[in-house]
Amino acid sequence: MEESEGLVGGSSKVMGLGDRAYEDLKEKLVRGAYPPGHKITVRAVAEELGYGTTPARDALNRLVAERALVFSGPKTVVVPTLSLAELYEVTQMRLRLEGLAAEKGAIGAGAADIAQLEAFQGEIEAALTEGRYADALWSNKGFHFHIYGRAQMPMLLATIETLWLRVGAAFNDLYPEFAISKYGIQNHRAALEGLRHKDPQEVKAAIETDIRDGYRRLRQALSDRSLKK
Amino acid sequence: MEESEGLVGGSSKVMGLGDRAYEDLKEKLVRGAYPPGHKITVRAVAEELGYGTTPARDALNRLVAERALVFSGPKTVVVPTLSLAELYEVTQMRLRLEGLAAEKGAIGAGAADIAQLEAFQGEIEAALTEGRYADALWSNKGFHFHIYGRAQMPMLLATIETLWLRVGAAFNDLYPEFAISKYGIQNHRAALEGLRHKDPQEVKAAIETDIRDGYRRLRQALSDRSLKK
DNA sequence: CTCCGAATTTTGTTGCAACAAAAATGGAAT
DNA sequence: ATTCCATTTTTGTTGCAACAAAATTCGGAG
Repeated sequence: MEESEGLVGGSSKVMGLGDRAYEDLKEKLVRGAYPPGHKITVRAVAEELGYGTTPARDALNRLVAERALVFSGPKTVVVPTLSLAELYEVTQMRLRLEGLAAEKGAIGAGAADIAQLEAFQGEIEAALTEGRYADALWSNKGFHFHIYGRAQMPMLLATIETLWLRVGAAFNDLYPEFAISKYGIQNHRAALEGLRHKDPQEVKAAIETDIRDGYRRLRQALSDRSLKK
Repeated sequence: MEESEGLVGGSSKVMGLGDRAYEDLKEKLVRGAYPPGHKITVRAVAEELGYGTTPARDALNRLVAERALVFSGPKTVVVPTLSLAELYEVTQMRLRLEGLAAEKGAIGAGAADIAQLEAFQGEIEAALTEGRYADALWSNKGFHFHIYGRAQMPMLLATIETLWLRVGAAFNDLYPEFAISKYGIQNHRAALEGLRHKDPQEVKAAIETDIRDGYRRLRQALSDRSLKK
């Protein structure tokens, strides 16, 4: 009667169409397929992804619950635009939650983890110098979540992911140039140092600085955009 | 997550049946209508609440997404039982998130807020001495969320609420005796002191201590229960 | 009494059509 | 041009039935 999840490893859960539609839509949002303000409808999603209306509706409901999509009217959901206040709020939450995940994830990290993270870091720097911002973003996510994932805290991880999704969906049209920079590279290097010294606090501090740097950049971008419009 | 009533800017949203079913079920869970492990089915919820299967399904999906309900098999959702590890994880998240909310909420709190909080505190102590644990729990929630609500951070508030829901649903059968005690009373008093001194850090510290005390109590209860079974 | 497997019942999912409500449209008046 | 209002179109929601798959039951063997 009692059965729990597998301990670790590939989550080979039988996903219904609704879950697949959710993943598909989420991917599109993160990749910036729709600009902020774009209207998302059940039937459009259904046809676009080739599913029926029910899975599409499930996916929309879930994304709305996570605030990756928002209502702009009683029957209209759109890709959200983050206000300055909302960006601040998400950042404060990220600082606490990702600080926690970084600290716990740093504990017991070994050579294999460091090697993996250095690989991500290499990809980031390469992608950055070649102007492949989308790839840099992807590897950046890989870097952060490799650390967070080590913490073995699934609820924490899921919550952090929704925060990334919120920021990603709202800023994708101007994220690349602002999300990562030389500061980001330096912060990641500091995190790696902390890992090598087996100093979770150092890792935590580096990640928090990384988040703060990104926040400044995003805030700047948001101000510029609101002036232009 | 539009709740009963917001302090400010509460644009009354037209709730569909799905939202109402969600609220109803959530209420039942928090109030401990179902013991941990109890199986929840779409059709049972539909009939019990008097809605069709679609709203019931929506409510279940949402609760599962929030982890207030969990899968125990591919097609079976049950009221969750928190493991020791999960309780620890939730507590760590609560410390960071509620610490943040307490700190921000304490800023600019005035006499009206303190009066309201003292009212809650009075209800808690009265309910506690009279053995009305459910009422004490309710007022306790009122106390905490009055502070958190002042922070004007809706996403943060919604996230904290899901954490309370998780703990509440899993521990309702033994929560009362353990959730609140003389320590809780003292912690709340310390928070009030901090509010009077206009010292957000003091409020934050008091709330964090309150969470830690509750954690110890819950952990103890969990150990006792696993021994008995 | 326990364990295992087949038969039976229960259950989630999905597509769909009808409906009410909201959004888009178009045009008239200022 | 702009605003306002009525018309038309679009859209989310809901209930329902069919279906596949899982959970439960039950019986028999060891």
